[in-house]
Amino acid sequence: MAGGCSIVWFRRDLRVEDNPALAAGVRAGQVIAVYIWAPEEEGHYYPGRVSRWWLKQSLALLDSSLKNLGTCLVTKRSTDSVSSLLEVIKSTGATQLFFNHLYDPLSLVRDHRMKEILTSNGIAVRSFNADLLYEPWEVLDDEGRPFNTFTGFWDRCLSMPYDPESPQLPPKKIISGDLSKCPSETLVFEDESEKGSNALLARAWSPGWSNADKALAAFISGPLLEYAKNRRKADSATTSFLSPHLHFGEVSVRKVFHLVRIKQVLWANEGNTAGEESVNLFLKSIGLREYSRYMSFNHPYSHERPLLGHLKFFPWIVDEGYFKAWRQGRTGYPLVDAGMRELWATGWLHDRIRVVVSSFFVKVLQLPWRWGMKYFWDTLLDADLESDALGWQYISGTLPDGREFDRIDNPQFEGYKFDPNGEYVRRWLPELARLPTEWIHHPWDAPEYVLQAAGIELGSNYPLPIIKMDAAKARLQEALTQMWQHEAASRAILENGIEEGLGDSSEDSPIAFPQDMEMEMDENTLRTNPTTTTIRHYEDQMVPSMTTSLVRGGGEESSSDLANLAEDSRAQVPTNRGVDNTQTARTDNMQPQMDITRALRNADDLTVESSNSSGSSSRERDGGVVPVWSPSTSSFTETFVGEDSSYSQRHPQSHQLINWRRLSQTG
DNA sequence: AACATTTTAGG
DNA sequence: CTAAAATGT
Repeated sequence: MAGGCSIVWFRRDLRVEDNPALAAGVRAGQVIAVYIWAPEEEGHYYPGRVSRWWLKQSLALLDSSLKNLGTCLVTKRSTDSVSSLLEVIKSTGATQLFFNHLYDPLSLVRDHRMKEILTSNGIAVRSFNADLLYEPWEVLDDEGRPFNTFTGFWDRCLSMPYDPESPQLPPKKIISGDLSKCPSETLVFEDESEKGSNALLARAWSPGWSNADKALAAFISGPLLEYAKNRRKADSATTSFLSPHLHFGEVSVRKVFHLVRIKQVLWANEGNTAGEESVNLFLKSIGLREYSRYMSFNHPYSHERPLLGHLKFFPWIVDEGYFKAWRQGRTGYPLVDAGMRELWATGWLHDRIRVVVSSFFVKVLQLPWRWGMKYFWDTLLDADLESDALGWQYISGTLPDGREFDRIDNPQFEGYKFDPNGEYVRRWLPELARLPTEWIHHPWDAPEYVLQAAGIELGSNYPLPIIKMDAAKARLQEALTQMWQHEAASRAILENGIEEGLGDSSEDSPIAFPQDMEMEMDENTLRTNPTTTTIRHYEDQMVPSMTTSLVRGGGEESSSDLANLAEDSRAQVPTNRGVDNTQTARTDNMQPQMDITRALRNADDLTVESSNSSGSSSRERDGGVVPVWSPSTSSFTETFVGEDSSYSQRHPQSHQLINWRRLSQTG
């Protein structure tokens, strides 16, 4: 099918090497490379400042490498990628479009729609896997169902009957299509107020595919060997630093996999077991990235709803003061505060410290996890919706194989584990720099004379603990008790068919958002005890908007606006509800809930956007739209069967993935 | 050296 | 919680 020219639509695959869509375009003849900047499509998840900075650099580098090959990158500013693509097609006379798959819920729906529209316009559309070792629908258990635990998934990935595709070389030359009627538009990725902070980033980071290659090579020949040993230190120096490169697809994960695997074979032959083990651990973290896409594909709501339903009944503490103290690194727990200061200053955090600060956020402060996830999204250089959603769900105990729900980590002990000499804390909390190591992770226990000698006045230049750990533990127990009670009550109500749902209060009273979400590190008066009266909310929390002006004109947002927005985005996204009939046989040995579930699904169906079911080629999974580029064969289960989770043993009835379309919706 | 006890890691 | 590893007797 040679002839007309092809569009290659770049998204998060900003590389020329091992880029199947680009390769296909080159094979087909003339190529027009396009990047469309349409951040409004991302809804809540407008990229943060550092992420946009990275994208800008990366696009510039991609453009220059495309120029070396014979074309350039056409950039378009848009609010609707699909219509922009149509315009590009129209102005260039292209007849084909090639792109690489994405797996976040918004992309799944948009790309599916795009494929339908373009196909109906006579454009040949082909898409490829460029982001994963295996497509999500390739990795299934012996019964042909998707895995619900990471180990199951990853073991299967590593023992697939066929290897991941080998990385392809970049094209030698690209024949450019006619760009005379398709001018680039200037993309603005930063505003004036952001330029100063962004200038600092360039000192530490080098975006772009060629730099990604260098980072990969440097990691493999350097820190990889000691990865196992160093992985528990707070210090980031021994990590691969590949995550932002991988997020934007500047380096192919298949290339990473192959090169690392080669190194492993080498070490194995030398009898270097430490190196072998290091590779296994590093590959595991690559595997988690794969798994995040896998989960996002199979559970398209996982970035906004807990995968285990009982979390719906967790009484989150909605407290601006807590949230602000956490963001500013003023919780009074040195390891947490150091991490939050580093995040703010650099956009980077070691994986271990991410676990510490997010665990503190959920378990100690009991703030709604999606707020924390949103803050990560706004501040992390490697912000990645799928990975971050998986991470926060893991921390929050909402995955079958996540951390136990009642586990609460003590930052003091973790401090001595990950930062035994206090170097990390001293680097990011200069006010504690003179405190001896003995007290560095629990200054509140230090004798007065020690504090004086170190120039510390607790509650003045460094906060007292925002809440004591024993109080936090008691409060968490209490919250969990309440959660199970509400969960049981709700279930009882459902079984009795009574329509006075407890869990439904969210419908009427959404969480009010803090008005002031500024993230500045100001010297506000310290709130060591932000709340005396604890406000709890029984609902699935919503996300506060912190990207004020950029998303929606900077106006104030009433909670109802946000509720509407949430509803809107919900309507666009595949819904995760209902079991299809093929599941009946498998699930009927669980609890006798089938009729109820089915009734709920039917009620849901009434509320589904009709556009979802209009397309003749759309296929249903979970009742949601499946991209046409995936086989529809996967019969999907909505029930987690985590026998390996202690919680599921204690609360087997709570193991259903909840039907999030309002349990007691009056239909 | 064999076994009991404690600590740690765990996706 | 459980399994494995580290430590102690």
